[in-house]
Amino acid sequence: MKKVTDSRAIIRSAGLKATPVRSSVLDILRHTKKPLSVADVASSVKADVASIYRNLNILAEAGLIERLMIAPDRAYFEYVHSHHHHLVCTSCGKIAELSECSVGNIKKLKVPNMFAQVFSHRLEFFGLCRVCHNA
Amino acid sequence: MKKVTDSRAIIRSAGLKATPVRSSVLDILRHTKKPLSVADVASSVKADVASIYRNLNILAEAGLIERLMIAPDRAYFEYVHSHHHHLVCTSCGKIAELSECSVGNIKKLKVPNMFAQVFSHRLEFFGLCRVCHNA
DNA sequence: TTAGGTGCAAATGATTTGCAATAAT
DNA sequence: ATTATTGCAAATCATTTGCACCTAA
Repeated sequence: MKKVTDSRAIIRSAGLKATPVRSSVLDILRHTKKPLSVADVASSVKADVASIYRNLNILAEAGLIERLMIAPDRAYFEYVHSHHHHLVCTSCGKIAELSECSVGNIKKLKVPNMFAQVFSHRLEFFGLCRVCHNA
Repeated sequence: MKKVTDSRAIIRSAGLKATPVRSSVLDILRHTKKPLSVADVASSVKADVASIYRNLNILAEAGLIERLMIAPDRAYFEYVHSHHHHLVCTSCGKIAELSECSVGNIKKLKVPNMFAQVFSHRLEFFGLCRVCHNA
């Protein structure tokens, strides 16, 4: 199952060097299309963890992946493929993707005077998965 | 400016002991009504930082305050006074409170099968404040 | 009294950084 | 050739924990 576009090409299009670690990191995230913790990525990308961190930050900076703040103690990253939100189990951390975005038109937002622009939003729902609910 | 209801009473109503550190922590958050980092709280509450952390967790557990995940590297807590969301400056971290909640009726949400219930959501907007925008 | 809280110091765990060697363009 | 990346180890930083002492109810 080869991707239509190679991760290396995507990386170069972003003006970055296509190194093996960086390509692998983007590959995993592109194939999974789910939020992965750094440990998740590291378990798939046999490479120095420091290097994985560096690449995750660079890829996020470039806008190819997004850093989520859904867990209080660790970072999650996800390949940017479509605008959507998540439903997180507060007990076990399981994450489900929600296809629809229920946030109304961002232009209707009453932006406080102290702000000049708003360019994104993050919406996360919290609840309990069936497993934790029956435990 | 005395609060209508004392923090100590609120704490006791939640079935917790009203200790000085705990009361002070809740006081600061109640008076500020803004998201504060642990360092912010600590600078106002002269007490052992470990104790402050313990109390923030206990108060959040009791539902009196809420732990926000708006910064990737540190926790922010806010007194639970009304349902609202935030607008965060991605450059300097400045936070503005948004009075309205633009999230549609949570009951319309298509909950994935693997989940049993959804009880909350968190919505954060990101942008640039005027100061950072003009820098 | 007694369960629970506090301070202090040490431990933990995620993330970052300095540096010399190595690879991408 | 140049400039960025990698691996390794050490450093950082936020947060947690063990323990002896103290306090709210």
